[in-house]
Amino acid sequence: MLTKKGAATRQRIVEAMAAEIRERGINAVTLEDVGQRSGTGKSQLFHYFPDGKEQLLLAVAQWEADRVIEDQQPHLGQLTSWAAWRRWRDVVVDRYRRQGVHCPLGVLITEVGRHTPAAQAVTRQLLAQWQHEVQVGIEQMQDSGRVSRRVDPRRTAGAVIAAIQGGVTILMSTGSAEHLEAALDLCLDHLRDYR
Amino acid sequence: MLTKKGAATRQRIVEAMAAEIRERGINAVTLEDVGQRSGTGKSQLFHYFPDGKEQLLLAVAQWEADRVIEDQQPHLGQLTSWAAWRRWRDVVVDRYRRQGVHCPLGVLITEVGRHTPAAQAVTRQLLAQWQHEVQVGIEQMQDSGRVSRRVDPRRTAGAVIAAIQGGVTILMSTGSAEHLEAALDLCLDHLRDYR
DNA sequence: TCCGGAATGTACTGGTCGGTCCAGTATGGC
DNA sequence: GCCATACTGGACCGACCAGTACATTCCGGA
Repeated sequence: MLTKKGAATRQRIVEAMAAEIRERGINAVTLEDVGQRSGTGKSQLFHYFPDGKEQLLLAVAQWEADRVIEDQQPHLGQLTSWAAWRRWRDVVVDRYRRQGVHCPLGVLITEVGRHTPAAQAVTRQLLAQWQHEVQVGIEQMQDSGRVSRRVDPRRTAGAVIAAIQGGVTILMSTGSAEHLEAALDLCLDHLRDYR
Repeated sequence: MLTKKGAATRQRIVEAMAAEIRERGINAVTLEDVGQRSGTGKSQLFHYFPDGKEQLLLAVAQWEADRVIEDQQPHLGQLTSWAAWRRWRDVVVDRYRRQGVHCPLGVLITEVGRHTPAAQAVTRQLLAQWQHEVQVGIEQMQDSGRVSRRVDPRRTAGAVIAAIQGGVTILMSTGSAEHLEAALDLCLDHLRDYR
């Protein structure tokens, strides 16, 4: 029902759409563009995504969401020392700075994610998982006595995610990662110093 | 060249477009919708905005940007005591919570603002002004000895703006203001406690 | 080798929407 | 009151694009 070749083509279509959206915005992308970029045509596209653009968009959202988490590993999963937090922070800032305006996370949240309820669910799931990983990191730091017990891990993890999200959104508007760095550093300072 | 009646019609068009965008997203809005809602037609629209949709969009961006700052006044302009910061915080959270998904700021930044370079300039200007107002507030608190001199006012103001921005973006994805509150409160805690 | 389903190419369509045209009406200054 | 100019209505056009139809080619298993 789906040969190896077919699966590869399908994947090429998803990645082509994702790249087009990142580079030119979701509104500007047409199915013809996607066909051209992926070396296919509309007939393949509708062959693999019978419900058309919307279904493809959902696949793109899922693909981008997976990448957001992936890109931060293995650091995000081992936030057990200040050095690890620092490394994670650097990876996040560096990656988003380099990606600049063409940032999967930003595009996902601000463009793809709000398109349909199904895509919204993908972003919600991404945010939840991300926040959870950070929360676990904070709890580990509390267990080893490096972060005050007065910090609410869940709420603070939420604040960290919001800070990154805001920094990235501003990065996409202005091209500068200053806000992202400032916001993330403020969160880490707070974790370190709050008593 | 523009009578009172004409100016009123023009303004009606801008507000109709803004409302439509807030409610249905920028992609879904057609010029016919705007005409219908404003009680006009396309001919008026092109009469007042000869360059069409793009020009209108820019006017909408400017109008929404002005409202973002306006909505926070007079609190934003007088951040001279912790009580004042608290009031400002409450106004921001309450307003955005009520507006939920239909938030001028969110729509401006994530949809309108990235459409064209001109609209980008509007959002940049908004962010700069906003950050500046917060920065002045921090400096005033430093002058009265309520905030540590070790805090960098400009950078911290940037972090605050990013925190709000991220909270709002997440609010638009999930419908919950939790992240906004957590992020903003973390910033204020940090201002209050950092030594 | 043959066959059936999967994979692909091409031409077409139907609807939508930004933008235009032009004719008619209000209005404010003199 | 008159006239220039601002304002308004509505029909129309042309481009663009998601989605369809159908014919053709590829390919793996029996």
